[in-house]
Amino acid sequence: MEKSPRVLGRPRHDEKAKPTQEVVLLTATNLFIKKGYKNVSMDDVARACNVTKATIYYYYPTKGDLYTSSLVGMMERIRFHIEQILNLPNPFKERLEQLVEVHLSATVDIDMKNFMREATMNLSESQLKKVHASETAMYETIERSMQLEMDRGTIRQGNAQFFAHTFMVLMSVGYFKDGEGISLFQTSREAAKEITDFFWRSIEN
Amino acid sequence: MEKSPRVLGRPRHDEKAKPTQEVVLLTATNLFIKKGYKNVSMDDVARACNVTKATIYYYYPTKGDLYTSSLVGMMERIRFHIEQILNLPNPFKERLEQLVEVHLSATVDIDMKNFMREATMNLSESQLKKVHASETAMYETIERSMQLEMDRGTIRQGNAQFFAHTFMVLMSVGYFKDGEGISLFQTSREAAKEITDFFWRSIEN
Amino acid sequence: MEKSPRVLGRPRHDEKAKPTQEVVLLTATNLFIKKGYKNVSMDDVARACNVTKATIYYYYPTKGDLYTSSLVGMMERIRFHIEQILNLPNPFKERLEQLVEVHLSATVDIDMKNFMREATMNLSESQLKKVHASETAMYETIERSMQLEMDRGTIRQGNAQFFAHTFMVLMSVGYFKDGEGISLFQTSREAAKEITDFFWRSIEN
Amino acid sequence: MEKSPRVLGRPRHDEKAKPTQEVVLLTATNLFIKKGYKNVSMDDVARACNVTKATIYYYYPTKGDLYTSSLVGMMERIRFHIEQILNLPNPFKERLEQLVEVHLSATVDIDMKNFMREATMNLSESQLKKVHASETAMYETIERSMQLEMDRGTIRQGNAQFFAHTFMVLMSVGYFKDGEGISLFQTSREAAKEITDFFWRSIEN
DNA sequence: TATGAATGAGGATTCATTCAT
DNA sequence: GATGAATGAATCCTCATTCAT
Repeated sequence: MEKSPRVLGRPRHDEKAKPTQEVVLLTATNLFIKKGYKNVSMDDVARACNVTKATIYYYYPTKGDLYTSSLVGMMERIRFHIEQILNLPNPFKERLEQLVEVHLSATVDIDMKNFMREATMNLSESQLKKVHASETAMYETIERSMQLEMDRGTIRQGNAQFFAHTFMVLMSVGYFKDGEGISLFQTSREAAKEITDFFWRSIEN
Repeated sequence: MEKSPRVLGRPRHDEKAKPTQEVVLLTATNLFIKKGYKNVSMDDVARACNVTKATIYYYYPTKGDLYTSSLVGMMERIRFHIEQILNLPNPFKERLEQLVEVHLSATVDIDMKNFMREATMNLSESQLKKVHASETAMYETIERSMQLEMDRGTIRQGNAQFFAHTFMVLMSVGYFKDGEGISLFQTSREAAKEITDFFWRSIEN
Repeated sequence: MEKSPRVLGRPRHDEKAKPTQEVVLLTATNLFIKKGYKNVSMDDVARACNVTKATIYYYYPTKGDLYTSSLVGMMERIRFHIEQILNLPNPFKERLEQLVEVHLSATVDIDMKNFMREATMNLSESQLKKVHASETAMYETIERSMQLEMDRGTIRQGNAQFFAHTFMVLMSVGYFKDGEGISLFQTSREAAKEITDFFWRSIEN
Repeated sequence: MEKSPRVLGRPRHDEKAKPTQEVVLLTATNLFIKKGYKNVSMDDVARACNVTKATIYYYYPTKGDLYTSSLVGMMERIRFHIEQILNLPNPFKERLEQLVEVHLSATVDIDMKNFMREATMNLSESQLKKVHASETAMYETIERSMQLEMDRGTIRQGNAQFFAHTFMVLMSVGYFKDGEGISLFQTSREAAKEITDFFWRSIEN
């Protein structure tokens, strides 16, 4: 039996079907983002995944672990995204603007403060530690860029960590909707422009 | 775990005691701020007030109503506070700084975005409407000041509503704590200074 | 101070206003008829009467007592009604028909079996006894008429009590509505005719 | 009051034991018949089944659903029973009598009007629809027989649906008990005879 | 790998009733 | 007479978790 480059015969299940564990994690992440930790039950996740609760427990021993994995995964993806954009060769201001726009375009309000709050409230020490690590890593990615640009003299001297945080919260202004569901901006394009401009005024040299 | 031997019926009126309804509201507000809507049970509130759950339901027909009243009350107090400070005769920047400092000193992280999210997720249409009204009123108080200072030429022209929102989210940076519980600033005095400075750079003329 | 036949001055409240106790009883009766014992709370009654719960308890020491009074009152009124109609000089069949029609016209389904069941399930011994007494009195009124007409030879010999009961349950057929809310008869006039005719075939001589 | 030391998780499968879902339904049905919807709590059902409330909710998502299933099941069984008896080759009157007797012998007072009332009062639209469907099916089974016998000339022409309903309510007379718990008849045998005789006089040709 | 069946601990809400005023 | 304020016991339902298969 030589090894053929493609398995012979029809694969048992859908070749393209993502492994269950991944499906669960992605589905859960979306639910958590949309509704928050306490408003998502393991039953909800199971239903949304078309598997049983027990299956979820097979992969994630507690709801807290699932949440932890969701947050960590999400933050890692965001961090990766941020890194990619910030490593582009464009001028710094342009990169920031792009960052904001990409972020705001991602349908839902990804509010770090929120996630961290729910984490603090509901996770165990060890779970929380993992989440915090990811959070820190995420912020540090921005910080490094800020520091770099400071060193380059593109932006004024200042506390890079503080800058990273202000940048992140300013982004969240783009998500605001009033009682009638009306945003402060017409498009995320415009939002990105305004927000970056606002931020830039504070950090430019 | 001692059970207080409370009796049925209307208790003899204690002159100096605060009316129960108020006690309930205040206690609930604190709990909600500290732990969030879903992490506070009516039992928790009752216990913290040293009354029975039924007593709470006597004043607030549902948990959602209690939350609504808490939020509305809180926002109204904040709005009043903001108004008072912004109406002082000091230079605008000073008033803003004062505002930030007072806010940050208020024990806990009062994060509007958080409250609004929990509200959206858990309240009924009509309850949500009330909350939104208070929120709007709060922001408008700041907006009016911003607009006034624009007209006076103290700050640059711009979208006053946007400014109000950026101001509020920037404040929340003062609350940030990392995994070790370490804040970005040593004191709220310093936080206020840095945050206001940052904000001011963006809006000064 | 001679006693004047009419009190001088304006009576304190609305002269015509029914005494509270009566209002409570009538209101409660209607609610109980419409929704049944367990589906009517003392709060419901209070609200419907525009008084407080405590007021109701002032007149009726328990919900069971209120229900008892309601049932007894209702049955007494029905008994009185029945007696009046059965004492008319018309032919017996006509009187029966009239009875059915009047009963069916009274808006709601007054189903004795139902009331008695709820009574059995929810009242105390002594309360139940009162209700049973009224029920018996009610049936006996019909029985007496039946017996009289048997003696007169208008209807065939038989168990008068049995006849009274069959008569009552046959009436309830007039109330039947199917899933679409459609009755077996177009009008209560027609219902009365059909039901009486059916009954009469069984008891005529 | 001994708490059975039941364990978490799936119990080892007992071959001969009836499936839990069925046990729950049967137990609930009995309770509902005996005490009515509102007088049976989910706790009662759970206790009677020796399972936990959660188990019941595992099979029946709401109390209303459990009631619906109970009623539907019951009516279906009755309908089946009725059909069997009415399809026997005996003369129609005999079959009716047998029907009454069998029915009256079935321990408890199964009063359709009662169940339907509680259903109307407590079930959701969709639940109620199911119940109504079963009810209609049940009555239609009797109707068909009535119609058949009309066509055969065994009984007089008339509204078969009306006949079906009068038949059912007349049966309920057999259940009547006065304040002392005394029935109108000595035996269900006798009750069946009297009731059928009464009914027959009205419908015979 | 995955599931079906079950649990225990809450959690929101209702309700009859009480009692000082 | 009537009420406002409070209670305790239920009641319906949810949910994270467990475990034999």
